[in-house]
Amino acid sequence: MNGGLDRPEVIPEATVARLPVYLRGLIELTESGMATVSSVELADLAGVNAANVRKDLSYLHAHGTRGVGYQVDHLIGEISLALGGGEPSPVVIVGIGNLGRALSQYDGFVAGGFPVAGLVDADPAVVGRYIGGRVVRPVEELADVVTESGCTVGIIATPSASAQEAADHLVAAGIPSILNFAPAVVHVPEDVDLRQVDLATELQILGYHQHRRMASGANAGAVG
Amino acid sequence: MNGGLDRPEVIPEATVARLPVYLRGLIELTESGMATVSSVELADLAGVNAANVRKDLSYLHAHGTRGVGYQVDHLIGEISLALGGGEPSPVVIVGIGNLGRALSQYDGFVAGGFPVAGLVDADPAVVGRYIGGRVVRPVEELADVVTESGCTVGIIATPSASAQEAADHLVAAGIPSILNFAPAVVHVPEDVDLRQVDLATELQILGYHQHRRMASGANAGAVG
DNA sequence: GATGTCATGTGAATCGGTGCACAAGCGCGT
DNA sequence: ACGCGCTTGTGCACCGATTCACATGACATC
Repeated sequence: MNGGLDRPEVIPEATVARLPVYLRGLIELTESGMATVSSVELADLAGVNAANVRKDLSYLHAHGTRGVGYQVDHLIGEISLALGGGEPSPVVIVGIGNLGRALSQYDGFVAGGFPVAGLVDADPAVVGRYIGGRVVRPVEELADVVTESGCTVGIIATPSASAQEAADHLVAAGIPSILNFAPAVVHVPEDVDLRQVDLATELQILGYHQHRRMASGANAGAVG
Repeated sequence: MNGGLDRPEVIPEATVARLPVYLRGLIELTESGMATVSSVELADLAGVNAANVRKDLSYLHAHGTRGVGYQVDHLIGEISLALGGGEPSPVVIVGIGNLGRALSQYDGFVAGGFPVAGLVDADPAVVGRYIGGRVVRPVEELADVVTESGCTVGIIATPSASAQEAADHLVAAGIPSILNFAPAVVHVPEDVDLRQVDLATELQILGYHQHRRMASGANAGAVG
C-alpha cells in the first residue's frame, strides 16, 4: 500500500492550523529576498516554539538541511500543496448584510486563493443589488451558483436565526466546506467540514480574562 | 487563604471558550420559557458532549439538582458573571476599512455587552467621516478615546502591514485586551491578552481538509 | 582533510482536554 | 413511606499536543 508515497497520511489538526501562518511568514521572507530560514526564525515569525515548527514541518515533504535551515521557496511549495493543492477554491457567501458585504470585498480572500464566486441572500430586497461588481442572487438559486462557478466553500454571514437554514441550503447544494460567521451552533452531516468564527465569543473570552485579571489582581496580584 | 470563596481560582481555557456558547443557548431557552435544563439538552444545544457540559459547569458556582437539571436563570447569571462580571466592556475599533465598517455596525457586539465606543484610523481621508453615527478619529487621539469612553478592548481591523503598529498604539493607550482581525502575527507584552481571528487561515484549514478528502477518496475511499 | 559550529529531526516526558462509566442524590408516583 | 427513574458530579483512562533535550549530520574555515 501507499504506492511509494512517502508523504505522511495525515497531518495533526494543530499543525494544519499553523501552516497558513507559516506560509504568510515565508512569503514575507521571499519578498525580503531570504533564501533559507531556520526553525527559530520561522518560530519567531509565527509566534510559536521552534521545536514545534520543526515537528510541524516534519509532517510535510519539507526536509531542511542541518546547519543551514529550510529552503524558503521549497517550503512555500510544500505548504501550499498541503493546503489545497494550489488550486483556488471559489467561495459563495450566503447572507449579504453588513458582514457579508464586507467579506465580499475582503481582498485577503482572493489573495489566499479563495475568490468570491457568488453572493446569495434570502431577502428579496437585497437580491439583484450589485456588491463589488457581483450581483446578489436569490438563495433558491444557490445550487445553480455552485454548479456554474464550481464553488467548494460556503460562507454563512446571515443572522443567527437563519444560520441553520443557510447551512442546510449549502449542504443540499453539495458544498463540502462551510465557514460560519453567525453566532449560532449549526448542525451538518459529518462528511461536511464546518468551522465557526464567532466574534462575540472571542470578545467574551477576552472579557473573562480581563475580569479575572482585575479580580485576582485586587486580591493577590498574580496573573496567569 | 481563599477568604472563604468557594469559586474555583481558575477555569480551563477550553471551558471558557465554551461558556459563551452555553450562554447563547440558555438565553434562547429563557425566551422559550424553559426554567430548567439538563446537561444533555444543553450539550445538544452547544454541540458538545454532555459530560463535558457538566464538568464545565462544575467550575462555576452553578450547581444543578440531581434528577432535575440546572436552573436556567441561575446558570445565565453565573456564566455572565464569570465572563466579565456583567459589566459592559466598550470596544474601540482601529482601522475603518471594509471590515472595520462592518464591525462597527455589527449588532452582535452591543447585544453581547461590547458596545462600540470609538473608531480610529490612520488615514486622513477616513478620519472625520461618520460611520453609523460615530465619527472616525485620528489614531493619534486613541489614548484620548480610550480615556473618555473607558474602553478596555481594542479591535484591530487594519491591513496586515499596519497591524503591529495598531497593536502598539493600543498597548500604549493601556488597552489590556486585543482582538486582531488582520492576517498577521502581532507581538504584545505578556500582560496583554491577544486573540486572533483570521478569516484567510480558517479558509485554508477548510481547504486542507477538502484537498485531503479528495485525495484519499480517490485512492482509498476512506475519510477521517 | 580535520574540526568546530550550527541547525535539523526525534525520543520521551508532560500537560491539558475529552469522554466513559458509575456512584450519589433528588423528586415523583404509588 | 417506599422505591424507581432520572440527572448530577467525578474518578479514571485515553488521546493529542507541546516542549525539552540530545543525538545526528552538514557546512565552512583553517
